[in-house]
Amino acid sequence: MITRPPVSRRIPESTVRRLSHYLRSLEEFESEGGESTVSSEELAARGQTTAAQVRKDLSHFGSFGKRGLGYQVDELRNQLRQILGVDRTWRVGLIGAGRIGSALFSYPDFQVRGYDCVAVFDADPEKIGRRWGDVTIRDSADLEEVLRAERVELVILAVPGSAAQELAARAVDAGVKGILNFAPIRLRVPDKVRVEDVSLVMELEALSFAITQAGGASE
Amino acid sequence: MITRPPVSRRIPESTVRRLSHYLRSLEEFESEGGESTVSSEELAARGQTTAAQVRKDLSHFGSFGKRGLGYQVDELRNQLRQILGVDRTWRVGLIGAGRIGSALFSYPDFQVRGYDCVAVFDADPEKIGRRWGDVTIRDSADLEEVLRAERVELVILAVPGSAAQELAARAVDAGVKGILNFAPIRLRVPDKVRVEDVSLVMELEALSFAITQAGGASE
DNA sequence: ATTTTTTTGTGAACTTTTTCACAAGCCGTC
DNA sequence: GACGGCTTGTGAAAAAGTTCACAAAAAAAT
Repeated sequence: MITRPPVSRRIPESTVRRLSHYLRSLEEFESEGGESTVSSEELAARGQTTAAQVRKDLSHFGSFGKRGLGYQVDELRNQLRQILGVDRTWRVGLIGAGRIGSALFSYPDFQVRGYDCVAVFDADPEKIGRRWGDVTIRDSADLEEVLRAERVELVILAVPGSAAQELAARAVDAGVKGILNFAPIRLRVPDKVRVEDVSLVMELEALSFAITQAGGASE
Repeated sequence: MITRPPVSRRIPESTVRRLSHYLRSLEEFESEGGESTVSSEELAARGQTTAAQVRKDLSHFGSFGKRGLGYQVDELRNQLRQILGVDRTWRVGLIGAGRIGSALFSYPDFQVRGYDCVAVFDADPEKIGRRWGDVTIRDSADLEEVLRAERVELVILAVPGSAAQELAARAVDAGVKGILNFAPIRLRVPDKVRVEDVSLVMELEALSFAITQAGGASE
């Protein structure tokens, strides 16, 4: 039997990232058409973690397995979708129709995974009015109005750092609940709004640190 | 006086990410032309952390401040560059000249921060031979040869998941030490090679989780 | 029907990371 | 050159996160 989430304590960030991984692994598992059941051991092997960790992570939200058997693949997949909030479609706005914006817009996994880009914005008069697939690029000046009209919940911010803070604040005014930020600055937003930063530079620096360090330590 | 790194223990991943932040903050600080000195308190305020954390992070590598005064901005900036391994130029290869690859290639911070893209690869005959600025797109078939000839140390992998593992393995064969991976799979590489994953889907799921959870908890 | 085998869920032990708190050090002033 | 106001560097304490280890449960075997 599946038990309901016990009580929602604070969940570690790292747990959430692993849950994403487990979901991905389960989907792979399904598409490979293997067993209909999977053990924490097998899930751990795919996810660069341990069986105990898998079980502990899941135990935060309830009890989804059968002792002696493991987890029903499709069932756990559904549970994880629900937990991660991807058992529905999210209405997404893309702010910035430059290089990064355009790359994201056409990112295949994007649509597939329940993120529906219903509005695109840019400040460049050259771009405003152009169509990208089903959506027309709108003027950033109309941001609040359009975000509200389209009932956008999540925005992807793909603009230069100099414009990011102002646009973020305006998106928040328009009722947006989450921001995926590609601008290389720390956004200041109210606590109720969630920001995730994607920082290319930071990732590269983590790489060069690790490499430099490794070289320095061994020699 | 600046003391040297005491001994290199294992440094937490989270510390490294914060060091990147501090470096960014110091650079901002400089370009704003404020005081030539900064306290852990001020640095913390910009970085969403605490003064104690800043000091502890830095203390892993030595002792860079003056009691009663704080840190010399330009000096700490240099130290951080050295620690993060960005006090030099890295020769980078870009594998995949699609949407994401092209967006990354023209990402402004990229060049500026000492990452020099010296080779671009794609498997599409349409693209091979085209020029992007100074570099010519090469055939992925020649990956090892070109990576070696160009003495590439870091690659950015911006190809579909299906091709990623094979290309990663070949890059490793060619002596690459770090991989920034945009493909939505977990790469298997030898321990000596460092991989950083950038997963758009995972970031989006972290967002929808946080939002969903927040709503569910309060009501 | 009992025993064996398997694998979960979870408190307790352990490890890692963060925060606290304060002595030590630096600068300017009297 | 001692005093006072600041701010670092750092052990020690606290908190957070991971791993261990085992009882509980479910299926398979005898």
